[in-house]
Amino acid sequence: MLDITPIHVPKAADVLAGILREKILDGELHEGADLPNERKLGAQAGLSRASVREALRILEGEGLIATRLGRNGGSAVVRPSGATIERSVGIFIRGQRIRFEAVLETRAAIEPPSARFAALHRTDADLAEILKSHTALEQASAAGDVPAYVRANLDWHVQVVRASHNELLIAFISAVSQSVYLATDLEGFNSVAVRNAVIRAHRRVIDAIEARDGDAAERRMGRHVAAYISDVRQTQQSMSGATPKEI
Amino acid sequence: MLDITPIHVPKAADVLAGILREKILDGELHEGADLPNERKLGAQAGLSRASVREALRILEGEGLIATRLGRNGGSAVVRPSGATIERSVGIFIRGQRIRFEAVLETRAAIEPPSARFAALHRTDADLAEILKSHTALEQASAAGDVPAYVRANLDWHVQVVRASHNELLIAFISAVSQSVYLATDLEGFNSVAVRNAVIRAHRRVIDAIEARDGDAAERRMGRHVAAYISDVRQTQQSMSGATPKEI
DNA sequence: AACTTTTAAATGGTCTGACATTAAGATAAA
DNA sequence: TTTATCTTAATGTCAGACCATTTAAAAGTT
Repeated sequence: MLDITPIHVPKAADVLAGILREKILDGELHEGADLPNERKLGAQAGLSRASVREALRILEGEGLIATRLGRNGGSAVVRPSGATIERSVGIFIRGQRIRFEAVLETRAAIEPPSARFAALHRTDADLAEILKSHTALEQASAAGDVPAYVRANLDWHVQVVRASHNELLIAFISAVSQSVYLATDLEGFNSVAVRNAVIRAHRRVIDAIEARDGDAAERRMGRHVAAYISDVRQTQQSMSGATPKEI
Repeated sequence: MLDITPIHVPKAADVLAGILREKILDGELHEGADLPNERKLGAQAGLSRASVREALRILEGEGLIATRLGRNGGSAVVRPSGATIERSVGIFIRGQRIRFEAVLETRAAIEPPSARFAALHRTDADLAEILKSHTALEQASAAGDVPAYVRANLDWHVQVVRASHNELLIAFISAVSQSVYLATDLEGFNSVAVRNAVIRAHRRVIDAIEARDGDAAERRMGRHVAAYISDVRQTQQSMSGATPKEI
């Protein structure tokens, strides 16, 4: 008796997508390069247009190509952006019903070291962006515009990580912050007292980044996110019996 | 003159995918639920089978459904796993040509806090798994089997984070480690001296996790990954003029 | 010549219908 | 009861047509 493991029959579209993916990631198809149109691609590969389209749709989902309609349309190679990571992380969090605590924990883990890198690697332009976000945060808070405040808060955190010049950390923080943002529009949270405390904490982190003091930046950001978690926890408890936080 | 913003014409498949995605993420379609077959879905939505298939392919790419061939086949809802994140992160790193340094930096940022959580949240079963990975690492090192050693090393780090019981951190570390693993099969790296130092460092981290000492676990893991980075850097420099590390 | 309008071509988007392939169930044979 | 064969329900693939959109080229206008 032949003892062969069950063979996996790959689909035509997967094979084509794999070939094109490698060509793109290896740089053989550089950014901006146009792929042949669907009919030509099908003729070259010996596949139907349907299979070709399926392959292109896979690559599009992976953020490797973008397809335009009309004359001079077609598929062109694009640089995969952090948006793809954000999408998959968002789906993961919602789909797996990740505890909100775990999301906050993750952010608390990543942000302090990111603040350190920001302090070490920042440019003056980075600092200016952070200060701009900070001003927006102060104004939104003073105006009592909570939605704008929450958005500015999210933006500030992303700007800080952006100053680290570590693209991977930026993508992670953006992805996680998105979910935190969607979930912290809690009633009762974001009181005036909390908002003022946040602004003071941000100010201290900014000072450390400005002084290029990595240790202080990491320490202060660590305290800030820890306080944030404890605030959220407290608000949730005070809303006794409130619906458990679904993200 | 009418001043209307350019309208966005969504594709049929995107709309259907969006509807199904929400149903899945909202729990209306629970895990394991079978979707209608492609023809029925098309009839219900008033779309052709081609468009339905495109929508299903999108959801499959997002890790929300799995499609099986044959009788009793069809698409069923699945829990999105970390694999989707790993894939998008891998593509991001390769596609954006992220510096290897940045990848290591990211790992160095995430792992120490993860080790802390592992120390705080671990079960005895978690500890047993970590120890098993440690034993495998020792044996592979003693046998001089470098590929097996590298694999066991990767596995150990993942096991530690797994003990944190934070699914998001697990997914991030898995994704990043994958890339680190692919890139650290360097010639000359992983010498006997380096391997022994790694084993000793792991041992110290394990002791802290066993003692549920979060501070120590974080500190020791931090030292370990920092040493790892400096080792990699040194090896790269000693291989003067070697090809710049493409991941 | 410069500008505007019209036309036509190129390309992706969608539909229809057919056949191929796969895997589970149903049936028949040993 | 076990094994082999047939049937069937589903996806996978193909071929061809037509629609919708965009833009380049052609034609027309000032």
